Parts: sequence; structure tokens; C-alpha cells
Amino acid sequence: MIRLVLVEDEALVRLGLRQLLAFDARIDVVADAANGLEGLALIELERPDVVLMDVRLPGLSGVEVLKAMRAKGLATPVILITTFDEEAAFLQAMHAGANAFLRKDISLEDLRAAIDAALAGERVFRPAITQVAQRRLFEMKASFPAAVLPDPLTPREIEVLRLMAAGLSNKEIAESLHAGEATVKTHASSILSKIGVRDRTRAVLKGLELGYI
Amino acid sequence: MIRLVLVEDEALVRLGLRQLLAFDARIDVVADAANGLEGLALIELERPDVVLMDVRLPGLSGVEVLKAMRAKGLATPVILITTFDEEAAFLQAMHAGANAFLRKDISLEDLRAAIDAALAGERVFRPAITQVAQRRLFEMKASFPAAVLPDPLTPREIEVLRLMAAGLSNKEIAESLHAGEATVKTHASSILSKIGVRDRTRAVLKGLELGYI
DNA sequence: CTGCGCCTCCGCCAAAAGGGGGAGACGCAA
DNA sequence: TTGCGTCTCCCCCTTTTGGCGGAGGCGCAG
Repeated sequence: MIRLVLVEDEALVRLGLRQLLAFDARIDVVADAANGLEGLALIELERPDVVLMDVRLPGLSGVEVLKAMRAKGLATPVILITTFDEEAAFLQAMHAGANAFLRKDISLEDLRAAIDAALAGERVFRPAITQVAQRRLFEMKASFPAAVLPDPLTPREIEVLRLMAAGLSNKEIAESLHAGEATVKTHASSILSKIGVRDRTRAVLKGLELGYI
Repeated sequence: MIRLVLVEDEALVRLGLRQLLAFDARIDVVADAANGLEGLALIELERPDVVLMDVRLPGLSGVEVLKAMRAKGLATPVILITTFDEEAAFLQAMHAGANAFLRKDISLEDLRAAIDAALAGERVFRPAITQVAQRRLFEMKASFPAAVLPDPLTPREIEVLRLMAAGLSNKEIAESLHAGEATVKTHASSILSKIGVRDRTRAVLKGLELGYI
């Protein structure tokens, strides 16, 4: 019996995944969690054979849970799932040692194959991953992994990004943060260059994708 | 037996909903569809007692399917579900004659109650709807319904909005559409005023919310 | 035929955004 | 102590955005 822990915040998706997994008699979903912190605790408690986890979660993200697991010496295979193609999260997940990275619109076969491969210690990223991400993967293997990983935003930058997403202008953000507009512009420029976009519209979208917002 | 047609594009959510509905022995999910067009065809074919449908769907949106149903004289109760609070879609759904409008993070009890109420011809919008939307609902009842409904975007404006969301500048959008930058600026301004935002960042977010993107 | 909505563009103008570089203050870790 | 990163702010500059009014063409419904 394959003992699996499921971490997924959206109840319907969680139900859907349980249902999907129920089709495979070898798999036993021993526990599920709706957020990262709870998930991490459950994983430590249950010591499952494999973890199926959403990338975007309230509190700790899937990638953060994965990092925490690895930091604690837990080598449990982890399969990350995501709603959209999240290239940056994908790269971070790769780096953090995820065993698979799948989109939510996968078939049962893909999921089963990913679980089998993960149990065997393989790392699969084929099903439903963007070609862009695949190409980046090669680049990553060929160069320094850290070089292609997105520069993490500082706490202040994340605040600014979130206020950007709320539709505030730099001046309004400055007022909101009790800082000068020049400061906000500095942060804004830094955010844009870090996440590799050239305007705030894309920054917000990308921030959404990266889980910052 | 309550014959129900389920229209939901995301496979996992569809599975989750089927699973949720399976807990109620009275309900028989006679068919499901993954897009609006297919959903509409199935509804016409199956003539179910109630329709459970996502608002955002590929091709025809849930609201559009609902309008098409009503235009064809189908009075089948329709329960719309949505991932986020989508105020505009909510108002449109109200206007189009939806029987319920629920968020996806509902409980089985809420869903069951909504189905029962819908079958009885009631119109419920209580569970999990924003207070803003509730307030607007009262305003709507008190004034002309059309007055609070957001001005629909023209096809060209939708194209522009989508390119905005792709992070293109007005000039790039112009090139992409083989039009002048001035034209794009006109469309852009029109979009902003129609959806009631003051910059493209919020326009994209709102567009996402309204299902335009 | 006459509106009306949509798409196409103009000009003008103010505001906002974004890039460049520089710089001081702070705290923290090597 | 000496970096290093972060946060703060300044300058100057170009580009972009968005609001304003105006206008012609086109197709479609009343």
C-alpha cells in the first residue's frame, strides 16, 4: 500500500484528487491538509511514502513546505501540482528537490505514472509542463542552478507588490507605507527587474503566479 | 430523483463536485460538460431538473449559457458557482435569472440547500457571497437593474484588454492589432471607464474577475 | 433615411511609470 | 571591523499612460 499525504487548500480539488486517487487501489490517502503548515506537520507525523501537494497554499507555499521537509532531512518524494504553468515556481520546485511538477488538468494515468516514478526516486516533469519551462530546465542543467532561479523579493518589496496588485499608484503606495514616492519607485524598479518583467501589470500577474500575492 | 447537469471545465473540480453530489442519494448527475457550448447542448438534450454550472468556462461563459437557456425558453433552475467573488458576474447572473450564485468553497449543506431552493423556484444568493455584492443587490432591487450592470466591452475592447493582460504596451497592442496607437488608447480609455478602474493594472485584474481574460 | 454603436484616428496635455546613477543609515553576520 | 543586504531618499531623464474633445467611415436596426 502506498501511503500518500495530500495537501491542497481548495476543498473541491482536494475531493477531486482523493476521488482520482481512489481509482488506484494501491494508494491510501492517509491524511490531507488544507494549508502548508498543517501539511508539513502531517508529513512529519505520518511519514508517508509520497506527498501530493499544491504549489499555492495559504501560509506556507508548497515549495516552502518542500524546502522545510528537505531541511529536516525528509527525503519523501514530493509531487507538486499547480493550476497554471508557473515557471518560476517550477524552477524553485526543481531546485528544492521536487520529484514531479504537474498541472491540475492531468489525467489519472499521468498522476499514477508520476507517483510510481516518484516512488522509484525518479524526477519527472514531463506531463503538462510548458515548453518554456522545459527549455529552461535544460539551461538550468547546463549552467548554475541558482542563475536561473528568480531572485526572491524582500519583505518590503512584497508589500509594495501587493499594493501594486491592489491598484495603487506609487504615490498611494508611499502614503500607505509611510514612505517617500522615490522609495516606492526604487522598490518597484527592483521588483520588475527581479521577476523579469517590464511593467507593473505583468508584475502583478507574475506575482500572482509566484504566490507573492 | 433529482436530475442534475454539471458544467465545469476543471476536471478536478468536476470530480470534486460529483463526489460532493454523490453524498446526496436524491441527486443523479445525468451528464457533465467541460465547456459552455457542450453544456448548453446537454441541457437542451437532457432537460434536467437543475443545472450546476461554473461561471467561467471556455467558450461560452456560465452566464452566457444561462442567457441562452432563458432565451430558448428553458426555465430550468441554474446554480452558478465561481472560484472568486465575482461581483459583476454575480450581477449579470442575477439579471439573467440565475437561481443561486455560490462560491466554490461551499459546504455540502450549502450546496444541497441551494439545490433544494432552486428546485422550489427560489433564488438564493446568501451563502458565501460578498457583502458588497449583497449591498449592490439591494441597490439593484431599488433602482433600475440595468443601471448597476457593468457596461459590456465590445469585441475589440476585449481583444485590447487581453493584450493588456499579456503585458503589451499600447504601441505593441497597436502593432499586434494592425491599428494605430491612438486607436488603442481610445479603446484602453473606454475599457477603464467601462469597468470602473483607473489604470491597466486593475483593469487586467478586473478583466480576470469578469471572465474577459 | 436616420440614428446609433463601433472602429478608426487626430491633437493636446498632465500624470505616472520606469531607467540610470548616487548616497546615507541600519542591522546582521562573518 | 568590514562587508552585505535592506530600506530610505535624491537627481535627471525618457517613455507610457490616461483624460479631453473632436471627427470620419461603416454597418445595422428602427
